[in-house]
Amino acid sequence: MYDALIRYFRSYTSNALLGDEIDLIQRFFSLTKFKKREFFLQEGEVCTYSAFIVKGAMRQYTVSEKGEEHIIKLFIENWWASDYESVLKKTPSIYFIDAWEETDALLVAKTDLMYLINRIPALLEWIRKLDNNFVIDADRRISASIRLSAEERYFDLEKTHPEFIQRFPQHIIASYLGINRETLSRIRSRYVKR
Amino acid sequence: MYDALIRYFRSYTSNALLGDEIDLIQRFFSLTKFKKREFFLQEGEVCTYSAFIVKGAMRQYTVSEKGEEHIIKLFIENWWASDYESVLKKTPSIYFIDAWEETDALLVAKTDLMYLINRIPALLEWIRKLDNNFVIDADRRISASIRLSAEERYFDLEKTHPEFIQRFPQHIIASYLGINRETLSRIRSRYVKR
DNA sequence: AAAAAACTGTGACAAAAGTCACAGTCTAAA
DNA sequence: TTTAGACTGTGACTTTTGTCACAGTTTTTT
Repeated sequence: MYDALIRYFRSYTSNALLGDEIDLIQRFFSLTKFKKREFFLQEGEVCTYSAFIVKGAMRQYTVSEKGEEHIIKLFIENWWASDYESVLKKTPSIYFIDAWEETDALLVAKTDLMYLINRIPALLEWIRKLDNNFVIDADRRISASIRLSAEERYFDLEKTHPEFIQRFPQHIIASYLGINRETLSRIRSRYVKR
Repeated sequence: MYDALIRYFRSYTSNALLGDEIDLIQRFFSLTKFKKREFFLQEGEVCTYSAFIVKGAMRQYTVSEKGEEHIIKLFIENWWASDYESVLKKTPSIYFIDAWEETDALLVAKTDLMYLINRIPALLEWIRKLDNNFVIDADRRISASIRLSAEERYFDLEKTHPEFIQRFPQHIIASYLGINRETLSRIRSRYVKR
């Protein structure tokens, strides 16, 4: 179970991960299973953990006063589910995070992760690269939201994250793109016909 | 001139900045002045520098086939103008970055900055915090683009970055919000009247 | 195996935002 | 101080996207 995590870390770093470092990591990550729709985080809570997804899929979303869900992020294997802002600033989250599929995750507390990063050079290298990737991905999405139409954003997502489109139902993808399910259905049908 | 930069670094870190570290920093940052509309980066170039803005304002944008400018980011004093993705991945940028106002900036090459970060603990602390802030800011904008209407996004920007609204003309703000200038004009006039 | 829930498609209409055209104001340069 | 360019507002119209309603299909649960 921890193999996936160690393999993941290794894929990010040129520093070796030593045996006792691996032991240390395993001590601070705890395996947690989420059933479908089970919450990892609820609105109003301060997020203190990050969840490494070994198997499964999760989503992060807000619920408006009208009860509409707006999906901000989707997470699958080898991704980290967490409300970054809440974790870092210790502020109550405005998001829900729950399991879309039955999910196995390895949870680590923020303080423990900090400790590990300060102790293990490979993890410092990892977190810096991960942060860079987060920024690049986020910038791309912002750029897409400004430059592209709903249709173009869908085809962009198809290119950048085809795994999402295969894995999540259309109404989830629509919400993630900031459009509604009917609009996405029509975008798709326009192109099936040609 | 370098005072602003050193003060800025100090504001981010609990580690002291030593005299010889300051000397080292100054050696790698070079003062550059940009006239209005002068480019720091053009589409197709690989971005190898980051620009710390001492005084002035810059913008990052794409130009569509139709010649429309889509503004992705705005930068003012104490911000860093740079195409993060191009710098990190060494890929040609899809963006232009130019000076909106007459701007004084301190430029540093990516490789030099890496060297400084590896040598000066205060700068490692700084870059980690800055990356965190980038992620938090970017996530907020993504969230806003999905959850909020054009009008709500404008008022959100008014709350989170009032300095932008005072400093840049409306059509720039409109572009930054992903709407067109007429729409923003109407949003504003609706609220002036009440 | 049946029932319930979740998911998708589509028509009719509504609302939001974009486009085009033009006028008026403000600012900066000659 | 005049002139050009940049900026803002607004009306008329178009396009895109959203809303509502309902039907049909697929998946999950009992």
